Amino acid sequence: MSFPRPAEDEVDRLVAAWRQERPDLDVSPLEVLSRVSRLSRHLERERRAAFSAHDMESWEFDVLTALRRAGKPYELSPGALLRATLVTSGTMTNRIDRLAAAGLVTRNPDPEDRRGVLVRLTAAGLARVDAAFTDLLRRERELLAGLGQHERQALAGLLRTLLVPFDASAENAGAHHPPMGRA
Amino acid sequence: MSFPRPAEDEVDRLVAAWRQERPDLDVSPLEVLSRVSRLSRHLERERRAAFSAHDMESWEFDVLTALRRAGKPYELSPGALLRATLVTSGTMTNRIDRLAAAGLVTRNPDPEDRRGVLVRLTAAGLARVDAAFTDLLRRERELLAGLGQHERQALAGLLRTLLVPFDASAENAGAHHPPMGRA
DNA sequence: ACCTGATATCTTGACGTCAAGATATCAGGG
DNA sequence: CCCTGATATCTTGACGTCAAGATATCAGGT
Repeated sequence: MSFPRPAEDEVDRLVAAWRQERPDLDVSPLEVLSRVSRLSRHLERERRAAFSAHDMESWEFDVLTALRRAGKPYELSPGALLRATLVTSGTMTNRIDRLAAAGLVTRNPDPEDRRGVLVRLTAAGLARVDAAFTDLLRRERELLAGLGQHERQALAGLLRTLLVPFDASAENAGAHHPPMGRA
Repeated sequence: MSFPRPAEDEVDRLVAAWRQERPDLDVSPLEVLSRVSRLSRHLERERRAAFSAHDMESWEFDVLTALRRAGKPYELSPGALLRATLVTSGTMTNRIDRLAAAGLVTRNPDPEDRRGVLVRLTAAGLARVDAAFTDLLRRERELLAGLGQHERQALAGLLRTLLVPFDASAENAGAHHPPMGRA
């Protein structure tokens, strides 16, 4: 009866259950969006596993990479960091405190705005984040091994189409409902 | 110089920054995986917005839909619920407590296993979850409006390819490191 | 009857996040 | 100069989650 067959995932089962219970509803959006949510959870676990080898937590990585990406002198304001990591100001203060205590960043007064602070990556922080990032990329490459080059580009393009409306409206967003940013 | 141009998202900018700072690394995995993570965050916000109209929290919805999907008599064990929602047992106990206090579920002894409990949706819980689910689907449909039928299926298929390895290995997973489940 | 290991749920304590508000500074107008 | 509203960061208290362990029950073997 059944040959190799295209493998099922949990979402196939979940959608089938809904079609049984609510045949009146069109649950097809779940085919895409439920998969995005679930895949994201799996990715978060992979991240944690990759970072534990470097004694690093996910939240530390998120902050340190934002600074690393900024380029020399690897310095950003707390406001820029919270916008880049999608957390609130209270959370970011707490994170900076702990990263500073660990010697991975320093907190310096902004010479041009006395309200402001600039958070700068230390040499130790730079080394840590570069090692972790390299490792993360290696693992992520394996997760994508099931797709060919062409498929990966198609997938990236389709996801971009869904993201553009969000990122466009965040373009002009204020400080407190944080706009966006991730790995 | 520039015509319509294919719109950029934040990930395009993020990847460009990495290529500037670390031209030695292949950061292309981020084109797919960073988009998955970011999109998932946006979806979580949409969920919250959809549910607030029904005085419901995301975590409540996750539990109630698992029961709803199970079909009559809308009854599952706490263990099944934690596997379906990807949280730990302590979290699930807490959630069931609050849902029971709100009158949306009842907790009954399992007649076939005295260690066990069965959580059952009340009539009020059923009505609430059906209303919220209908509303969520409507909103999710809008999020996918940018894609044609054919593109949506392609996207769903590509995501399934990435998910299958995870869901397959979770097939035989134990109880405490929770396996999987979402919306 | 009594072990033994597995299973099912609940309890506890610590932790990270958020929302709201407090404090200090800035820039521009009168 | 001193308002006023905006901006930047920090503080506080409440809340949800997790990890680890406690308790009770089950199924199989002896």
